[in-house]
Amino acid sequence: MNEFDSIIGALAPDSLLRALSRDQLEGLLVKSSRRELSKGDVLINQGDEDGDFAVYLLSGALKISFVSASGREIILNYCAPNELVGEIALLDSGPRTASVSAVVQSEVLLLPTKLFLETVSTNPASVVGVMRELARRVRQLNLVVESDRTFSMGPRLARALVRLIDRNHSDGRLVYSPSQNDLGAFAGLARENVSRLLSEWESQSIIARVGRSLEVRDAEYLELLAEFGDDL
Amino acid sequence: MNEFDSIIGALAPDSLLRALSRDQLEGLLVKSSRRELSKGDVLINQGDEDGDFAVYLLSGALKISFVSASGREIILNYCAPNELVGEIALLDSGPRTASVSAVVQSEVLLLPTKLFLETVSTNPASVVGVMRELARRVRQLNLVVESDRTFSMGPRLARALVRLIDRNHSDGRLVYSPSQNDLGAFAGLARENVSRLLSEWESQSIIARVGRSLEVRDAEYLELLAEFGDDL
DNA sequence: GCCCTTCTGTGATGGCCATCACTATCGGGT
DNA sequence: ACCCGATAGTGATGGCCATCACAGAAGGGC
Repeated sequence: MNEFDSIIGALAPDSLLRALSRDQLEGLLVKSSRRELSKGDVLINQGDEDGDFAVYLLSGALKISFVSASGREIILNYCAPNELVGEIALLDSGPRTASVSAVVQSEVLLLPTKLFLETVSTNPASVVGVMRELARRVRQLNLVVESDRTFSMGPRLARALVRLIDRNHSDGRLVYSPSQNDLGAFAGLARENVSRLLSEWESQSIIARVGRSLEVRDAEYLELLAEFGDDL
Repeated sequence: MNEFDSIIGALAPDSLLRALSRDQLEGLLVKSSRRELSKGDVLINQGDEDGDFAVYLLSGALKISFVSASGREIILNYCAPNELVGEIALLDSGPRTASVSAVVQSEVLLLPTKLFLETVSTNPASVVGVMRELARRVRQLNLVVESDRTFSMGPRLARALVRLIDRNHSDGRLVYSPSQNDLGAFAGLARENVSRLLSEWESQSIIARVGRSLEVRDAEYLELLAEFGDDL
């Protein structure tokens, strides 16, 4: 029993890191650092030149966002535990193109770029895992472009909510309940309209509000809206 | 001298495939097929279940596009020679999410999924190359989301044109001159407005038209527009 | 050369949604 | 308990741009 057992034991069965051998994993962990984040802590700032680590989320939730040339925030994704983040900058040594911050108390591993790439690239099984993850992200972004271009507000917000549904529970709770502001930055619409839509959906019992957080009551409806857009 | 020498010799110096060893490359090529495409030929159809090959573009130009739920075409990218295409479906065995077609006469290699993945994943150098390529694509899509959400027509079209500038020549020719319809589907605006903007830019000598194809005369202006949007 | 399809130019119209301008409410820190 | 910043509700306004409706031009296949 060594000091990494608790980390390794806590890795999800489908974790990307699980594809590594025990030795590789320990070799990586010994050079990595573990870090606690409080709500709101910023881990990576858009523009940082320190692309020398990737982030593996152990627990909590992260927000990936950037500020566009026009000054508006765009939220690209919310991350759940066992996801890898920030590996884009690993690959082309430019400045970070997005910021990463904790939206709830979180625990992360900071993996050193070079070692991580070396370890992964010499392990065929984990290579495919990482590539799969990147591919998933490309697909997701394709969907965002689709909805931004061709959907009206309702379906766009529906997609955002569906993406936030916590698949670990069957009630409609979200992995994280963002403010209307953040929901807008995630779905691509103005905060005021988020407010209007949520009110409308609440009155139709499609969603509910418990305290300040949302719950999806009629996921099926939102999923239809998210899939087919306005011509539902 | 064997039958693959002509292909291998023609690979660009920075080609992804160059990272493979001679043996690996030949092993891959012997299982691959080469194909000629005429303008308009469709290589992959959105929805196809045959995710069993990736495409490597030897010469010509390809268009990657899909049709949104609302029926409108969205063009994700135009590919230049030595690019890898269609590897997303390799990684998560679902149906193809986009179509690929030739916009000019083209030559492609069809690489069998399984062998390609095996070959690449056992070659650390090429792994990094492929991952880098995926990362580039994620970055590109982030930029598309940014411009779709926060830029007006002008800057959006400017970005599309800048992406089409042929970097192999210093005059402002494009790698491929799409119709206004396609430009619209690429930049995310209506064909009519593409027409209006191009006319305006032509009168300002920012672009020029030779026959049916465009040339960028003031790339710097378009790049500024593309970078800073309306508040230029 | 001639049709017919595809592409292009340009005005008019209207709808969607961002923005502005408030007020109201919440929450958490000391 | 109190304040203050962050969050949320809601109407009014206007601008951007998609859409519609044509007409004209170009191209290419036989």
